[in-house]
Amino acid sequence: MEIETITDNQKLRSAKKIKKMFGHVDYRDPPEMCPIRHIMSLATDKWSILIILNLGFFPILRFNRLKRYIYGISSKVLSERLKVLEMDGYISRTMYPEVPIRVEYQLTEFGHSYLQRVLEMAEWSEKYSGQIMANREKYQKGLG
Amino acid sequence: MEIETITDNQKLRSAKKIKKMFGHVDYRDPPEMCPIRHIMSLATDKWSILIILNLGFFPILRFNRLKRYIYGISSKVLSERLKVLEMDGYISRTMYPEVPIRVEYQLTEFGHSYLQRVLEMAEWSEKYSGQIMANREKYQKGLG
DNA sequence: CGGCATCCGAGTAGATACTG
DNA sequence: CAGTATCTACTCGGATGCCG
Repeated sequence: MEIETITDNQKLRSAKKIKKMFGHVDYRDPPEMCPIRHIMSLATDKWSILIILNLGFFPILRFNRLKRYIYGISSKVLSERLKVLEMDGYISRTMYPEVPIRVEYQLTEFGHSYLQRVLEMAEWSEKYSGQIMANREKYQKGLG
Repeated sequence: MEIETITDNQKLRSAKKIKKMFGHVDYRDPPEMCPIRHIMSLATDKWSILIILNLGFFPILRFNRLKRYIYGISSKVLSERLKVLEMDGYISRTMYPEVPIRVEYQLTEFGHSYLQRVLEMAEWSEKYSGQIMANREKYQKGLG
């Protein structure tokens, strides 16, 4: 498997980007709250990513369908994650006070923007999943 | 703040990508292990991301420097994460049996490839951190 | 149907101390 | 210096049951 080649130039550019993002942070006197840390930790956990991906595929989803598609998640955790994602503006929640009640979730425009990033990450993961498994096996053998 | 505009066409393309990735998965009879879930959950946690970013900035880092830069992490957790990242091939670990011992960590080529994705995610988070905070405040007010 | 309240267990993180 | 060992504390997730 060929790995995407990163040139030295590209590495330099990456370093510059990182400097731009974190250059102001003094690790000896760290800020109370780092927005980037905070935001990423709230939306990159595995369940949130799966929620985003499912809503990227099905434009509108109700609670229990979402729960079925994201197999393995509990109601509690799903509703927690949905609330956070709604709060931060990734998804919208529309309640129709019918009987039985109907609640629909969908990505906001902001959520669609985030979906692009999640997709890039997911595509990368898929592309190199074989590579990673191979790396892991090699590592295990090196120990044995 | 302007949000990146996602066209309907782009949304369709996203849906297609997702279908390509997960279309084969039957949620009524889910696979034991989903590689994408697995891989993403192992490398998107907040500490791993910070390790990757720091090694993207400082090409070579020793354990204690890394620990200082990633303020807030404990030795235990850092060494655990480093081991996983090494195992999966993101970073390399070189030990020099001097006294005192010296161990150097750096990104592999594979890790540099991953860094690109992490950077995209981090830049997005930074760009929209204000937006997210605003979303959150608005949400809180809606409740009160 | 779409949740929320409660309880409980496992796993994880943190603090501290220690070692080659 | 670069971890490991141990113990504790606590968070998180899962299961269950209930309600509008």
